[in-house]
Amino acid sequence: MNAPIIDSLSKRRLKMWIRLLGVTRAAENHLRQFLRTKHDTTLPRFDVMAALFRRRDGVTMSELSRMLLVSNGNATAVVDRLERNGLARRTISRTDRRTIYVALTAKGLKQFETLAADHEREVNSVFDQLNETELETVTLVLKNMGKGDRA
Amino acid sequence: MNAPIIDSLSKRRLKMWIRLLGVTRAAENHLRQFLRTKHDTTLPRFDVMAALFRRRDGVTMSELSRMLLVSNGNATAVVDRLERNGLARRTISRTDRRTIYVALTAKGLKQFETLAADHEREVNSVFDQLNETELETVTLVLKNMGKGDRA
DNA sequence: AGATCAAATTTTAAGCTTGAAATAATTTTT
DNA sequence: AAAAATTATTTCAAGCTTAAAATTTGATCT
Repeated sequence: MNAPIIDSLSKRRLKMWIRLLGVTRAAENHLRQFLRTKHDTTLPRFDVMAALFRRRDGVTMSELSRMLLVSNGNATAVVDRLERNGLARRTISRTDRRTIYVALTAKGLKQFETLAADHEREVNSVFDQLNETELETVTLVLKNMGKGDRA
Repeated sequence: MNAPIIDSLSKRRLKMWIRLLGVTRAAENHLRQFLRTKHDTTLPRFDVMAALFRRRDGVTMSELSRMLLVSNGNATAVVDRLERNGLARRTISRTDRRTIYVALTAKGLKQFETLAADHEREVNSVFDQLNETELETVTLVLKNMGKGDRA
C-alpha cells in the first residue's frame, strides 16, 4: 500500500481552496480591524456603501443583494442600519411599488469618499508582497474561476 | 485631463482583492448550500470538525480559534453546539485547569468521515474549470500571499 | 505567603447572515 | 375580470461572529 508521490488533482484542488479561504479570511480580518479602529465602521457596511457608490444612479434591494452575494434579508438589515445613521436612503419606485431604490445620502457619499481612498491604501498594503507578474497571473486565474459561477 | 491607459498598481491590487472576495464568497455560498441540503450541517460546523479531525490528538480552544482565524468567543459558540449534538467533547487539561481540549466523539468522527469525502468531491466540482497549470500557479501565489500574515 | 500580572476560556451585547415564511404589488392565465 | 403565478421586499427565528468584559487559574515578584 504505497502512498502516492504527489497528491491527486482532487486533493490539490482541496488544498488550494483551503489556502484561498485562509488568505481571504486573513485579509478580511485585517480590513475589518482597520475599518473599526480607523473609521468606526464595519466590512458589511463598507461593502454596501461601495455598491451604492458604484451604482449612484440607483440600485434596488434585489440588485444589491445579488451584487454582494448575500441574502436579501441581509441586505435589508444592513441598509436599515445605514439608514438609521443617515448614510443611506430608500425610495419607492414610481413605476413599480414593490421595488425600492437605495442610494447614499450626501452624508453617506461624503463619508464614503474618504473611506474609499483609505481602504484602497490598506488593501494595497495587505497585498504589497505581490509583484506585478503575480498580480496579473492571479487576477487572470480568478477571472477564469469566476466564469463557472454555478452559485 | 487624460485617463491613465492602464490602472495603477494600487487600483489593480484593489480589483484583484474584490475579485478574490467574489470568487471566495461564491464558492462559500455553494458549499454552504451543499452542506445544508445534503448533510444538514453548516460551514462553521464543518470547519471546526475538520480542524478537530486534523488534530485528533487534541486541540485547545485557543488553538482552534487561531487555526480557523475566528475569535475565541466564536469557537466557544460553535463547539457548544457540536457538543450539544454529541459530535464533540471537551476535556479539561490535567496539568492546567484553564486549558480545555476539544475532540470529536466517535459519532462526530464517523459523521465527519463521510462528510469529508463528499465535501472534497464538491470542492472539486466547484473548481473543475481550473486546469493543472492554473492550479499550481494560483497555489504558489496564494502561498506567497499567506507569508506576510500581518493579521 | 500575598499581591500582581498573564493566560485560557466564557459570557455578553450588538451586529451579521441565512433560509423560510409572510406581505404586498405586478403579471399571466383562464 | 377573477384566479393563479411571479416578483420584490420584509420579517422572523436561529445560528454565526466579533470585541470587550468577566471569570478562573496559573506564573511571577516581593
